[in-house]
Amino acid sequence: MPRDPPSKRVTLEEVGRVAGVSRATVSRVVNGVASVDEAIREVVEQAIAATGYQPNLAARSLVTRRADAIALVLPGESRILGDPFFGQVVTGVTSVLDPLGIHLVLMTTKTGTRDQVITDLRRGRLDGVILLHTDGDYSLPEQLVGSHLPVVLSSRPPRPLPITYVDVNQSAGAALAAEHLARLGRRKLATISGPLDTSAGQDRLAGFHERAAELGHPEKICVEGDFTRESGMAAAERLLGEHPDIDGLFIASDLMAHGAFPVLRRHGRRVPDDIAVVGFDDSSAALSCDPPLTTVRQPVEDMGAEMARQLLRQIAEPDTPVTTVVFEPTLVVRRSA
Amino acid sequence: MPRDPPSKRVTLEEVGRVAGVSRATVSRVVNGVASVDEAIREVVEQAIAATGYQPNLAARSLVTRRADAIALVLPGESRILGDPFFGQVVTGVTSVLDPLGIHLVLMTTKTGTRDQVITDLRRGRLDGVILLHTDGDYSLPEQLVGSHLPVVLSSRPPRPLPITYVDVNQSAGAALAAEHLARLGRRKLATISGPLDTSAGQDRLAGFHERAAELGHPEKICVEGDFTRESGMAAAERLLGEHPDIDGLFIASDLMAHGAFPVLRRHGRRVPDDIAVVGFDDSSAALSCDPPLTTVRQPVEDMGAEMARQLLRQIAEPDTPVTTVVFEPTLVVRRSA
DNA sequence: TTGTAGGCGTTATCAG
DNA sequence: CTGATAACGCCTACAA
Repeated sequence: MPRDPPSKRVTLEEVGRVAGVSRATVSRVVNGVASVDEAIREVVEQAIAATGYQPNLAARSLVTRRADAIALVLPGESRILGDPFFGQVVTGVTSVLDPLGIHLVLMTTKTGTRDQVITDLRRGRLDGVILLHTDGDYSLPEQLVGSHLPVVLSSRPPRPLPITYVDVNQSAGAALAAEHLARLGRRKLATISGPLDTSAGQDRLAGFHERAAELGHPEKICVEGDFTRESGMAAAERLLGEHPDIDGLFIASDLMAHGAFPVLRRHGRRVPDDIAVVGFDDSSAALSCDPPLTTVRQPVEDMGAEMARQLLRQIAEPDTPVTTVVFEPTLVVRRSA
Repeated sequence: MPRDPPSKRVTLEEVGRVAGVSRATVSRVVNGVASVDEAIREVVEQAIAATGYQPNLAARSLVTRRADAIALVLPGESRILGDPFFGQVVTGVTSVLDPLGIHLVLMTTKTGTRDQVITDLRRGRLDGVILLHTDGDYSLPEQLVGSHLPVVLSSRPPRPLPITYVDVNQSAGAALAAEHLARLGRRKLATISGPLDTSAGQDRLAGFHERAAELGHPEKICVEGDFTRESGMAAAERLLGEHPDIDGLFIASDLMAHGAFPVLRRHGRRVPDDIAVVGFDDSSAALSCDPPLTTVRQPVEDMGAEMARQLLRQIAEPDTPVTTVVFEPTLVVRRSA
């Protein structure tokens, strides 16, 4: 077991004493300021090593006015924590935050915590926030932009709002699904949509129906889900009951597809023979479907990284104009369609 | 949209000026110190409201030597983010942290980030850490205890270590599974274990075999998984190949069971008729199994809350003795066994 | 290039 | 019970 290191509570002052220089010079070395004599830098670095000096980040934060921490805010009681989507976002976000030593703070907005986000921002404990999957309630993002606080959304807000967001071209992705099913010669198409109070839910539905209509499938058959596995099961059940003859199905999230598959099987439908299925996300759930799910891929990690970058930019330059970044989805063909 | 609030950058000094008192008194009011004249408190509170004062937490942190932030550390590249287990832990942890205004920082220990945890602790940016599911490598916890830094583990370390941890009685839980399968009159029992380099994996395996043997099932049939859904699929495949006649199966995590079910079905086994299955965790995955999974429940949210409490105690009283808290599991009977 | 010194906003110790 | 005043540890002009 490693020994207790000697680190008591070393300050710049003490390191300076050891190195025979002022604390200002030590500070410059610590922060990598160029204008430091090479020989002196050498000596100071040795003193730093010898003393086990660690800068006190609170003190630094007090003068730099930076917390070097941002929050990832999840809506409500957040079942999203169990969604593979979440993990990918985190991976993407941390890939840009980690090298900069910026903390990622996890927060949820269950009642009584929503204001906490703004409070922490004002108290200088948080430099900015990434809002994930905000459902119906947009009061928080509105308040944030109203106060000129750095914020990035993970998808387009349902109603226009002067706010920076990163999204995938949802309708284009859904169109890919429609095209694929049509190309396969399927006759009767249907969809299990996401929650229609979210832009992702709306756009995937609209994009699918629109392109399907253009390709000669004007009929709009749809059951609404909420992106969870459970809702996928329920929706599939209902869909087969009401429209037993569908042979092409677009399910607006892999997780819902994962829930739907066993239901299809129980109803005697073989995938893809009797019914071709296309999902959305290309999350890990797609691979654990049986058969593996053909799905619309959104580059979630890249999107997460981009959200982080956009946020850091806003923090660095508060008057940066509102930006929207839209990634293009691709179709990943596997065995389900 | 809410207006820009007047908050410029109000300090204790300015609030004091408005209220006609010193900043010291304002500070006392802010921190709820009892010895403040009621009338004065009143005036000060009005001044606080009028000015929109928000305490600067960096300044406070500088003098209190508290970051009011702890980290939740995940091992490696962490597929665990997609595990329902993780979400429950977070819910439990935040339930005690949120009311105290303590931040939960998410960190992973991919190479190059492991030292970051200790560095942040030493730099006063983190008050303590909760280590989740540390796999094989225990160098971090060892270093942490070696440096007397506040830390709590989410399960018993494989090798003894003077460290506080919270766990469920793993072997007792596995024993519950064995008893249930035996009571059902199953003749040939088997198990899909967790990774055997973790104490959870080891204990569930040992607990199962031990109790099974006591109940007249001395045969030890086991395939090792790693708690992921994918590994559950692979393990089930192998198990059926090598031992086609098993009729009672204990799977050491719900997620693996969820992966195994489709495999069992594909091999023509009906659950529970041909083969009874018991899982472990009682996570959301148990309910999305078909049929719903009989499983060993561990109170993960409670455990998460307890980890947070233990950590806070260590932070408040650094010389608090090492503690271990063990929760008792229960069997949740559904339809799979 | 280096050192001096002021200030960041709080908390905490003492007198009063 | 209240008010000065001294830290807390760092960054950053400014001067040398």
